[in-house]
Amino acid sequence: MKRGVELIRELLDSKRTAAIMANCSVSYNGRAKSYLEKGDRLIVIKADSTILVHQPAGSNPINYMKQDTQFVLEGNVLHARNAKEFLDIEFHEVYSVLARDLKDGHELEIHGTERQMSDMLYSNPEMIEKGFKPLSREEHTKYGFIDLFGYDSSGRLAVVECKRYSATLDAVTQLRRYVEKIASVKGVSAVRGILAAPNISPNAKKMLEDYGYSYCRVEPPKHYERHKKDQASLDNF
Amino acid sequence: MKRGVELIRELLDSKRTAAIMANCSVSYNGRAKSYLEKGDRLIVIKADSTILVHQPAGSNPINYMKQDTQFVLEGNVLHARNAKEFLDIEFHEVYSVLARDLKDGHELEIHGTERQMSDMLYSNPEMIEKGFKPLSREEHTKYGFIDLFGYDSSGRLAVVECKRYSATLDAVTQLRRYVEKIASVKGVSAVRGILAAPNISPNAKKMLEDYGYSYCRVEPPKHYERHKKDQASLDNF
DNA sequence: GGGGAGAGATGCCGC
DNA sequence: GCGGCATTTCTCCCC
Repeated sequence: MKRGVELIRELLDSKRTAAIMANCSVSYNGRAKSYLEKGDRLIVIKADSTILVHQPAGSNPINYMKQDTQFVLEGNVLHARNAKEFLDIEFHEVYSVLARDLKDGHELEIHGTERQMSDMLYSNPEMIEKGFKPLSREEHTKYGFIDLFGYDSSGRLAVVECKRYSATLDAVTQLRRYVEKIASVKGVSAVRGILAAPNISPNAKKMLEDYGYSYCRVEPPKHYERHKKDQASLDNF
Repeated sequence: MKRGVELIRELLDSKRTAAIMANCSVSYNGRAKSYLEKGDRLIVIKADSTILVHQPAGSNPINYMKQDTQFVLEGNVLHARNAKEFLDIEFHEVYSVLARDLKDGHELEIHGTERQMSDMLYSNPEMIEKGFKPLSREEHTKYGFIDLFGYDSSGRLAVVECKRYSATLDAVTQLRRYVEKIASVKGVSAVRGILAAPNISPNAKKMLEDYGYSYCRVEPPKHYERHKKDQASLDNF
């Protein structure tokens, strides 16, 4: 036990990424307050002083503190603190400690986001409706910011809200806010609302129709080229 | 290298929680699509087949798959798949592998949630307004569900929406939906809207006033007894 | 299983 | 710094 805690003390001073398996109890006080009874967990401490407590099941850490955390090891207890939060881990048994200086200079490339979806619609307005003429993207207003807006084939102003997954009630109220804002700012009463998403919930559909808005089925874009290349290289194995 | 990949093969068959430090590249295809170039990472594989890829900085995993994932190790590449998603990790060098059967039977106790906030207001309605009479909590409607509703001191129906942190534009539109729904269902035109939160953004405040709704400053409840007890026991060190 | 909404949400970008 | 909003959001609750 003494040895295990000493290993933790050593890694806290080094700028390394560490994985600790230990039996511990955890208490947190900050934005909320929580307590976790004694059990086996995996604790990750990163070079940027991020700390994560993982149980043996589940994808999310059960407790955590983000970067800019100060650590103090007092007896068997590791105190992690930042400006407004406190996390205390009491170690009952330390099973193993793994630490290494990890080097990583790359960021994730990601495709299929809502932003890319509005880009796609801006470049391919016929996906919304035949004759649709986009005016602008990412328009900022006091009541929120608008994904896409423009004129439909009959020359009516239209606000388009994109969702990369199923559209919910919130998406409809969001759209409504934008439509009303545009109507008020432009002094036009008949502004159209269009919700573009691969799917829409029944209640959201009903609410959309109640307001006289339209639904437009659109899949978010994905770029498969990279994956194809990967697959080719993987085939070599 | 061969040895490192073999260690990974062994742990995949065991029901253990593992931490792997390795140089690898990662590609994902599923709800979105992503690629991560070669670099050092910490990979966590849990007994429930959750897999997480962590970079040496940042609190969130850069890639992940949740439980019910199937693993196939093919040469240097670990393929993780579930019904709709694919995650491939190509190992360039495996630095270390740590695996253990972790036992944990406890769940997190948490305090200070929005639910506990509406409980508090239901039990202490004077925190909303003098003479407020709560009628029900967590009322389900087609347009969403209402935190709390009741009568104010003058007998007018009122919908209360709670937020544990700062109230945003979304909170106001949510409240508006509920007020309009209650007004329509009960056939009453003058339903009040009350937003209860420790804070409110200026734009949300303005929108709230535009609709004639009220803001009520309330702090979410926290229970400090447990922490005090912990502190007492920690003082023994 | 899907819909609706909270979360210690987190993270990003813009003002 | 706050505000507004997307997220491979995740999670829970309830139909």
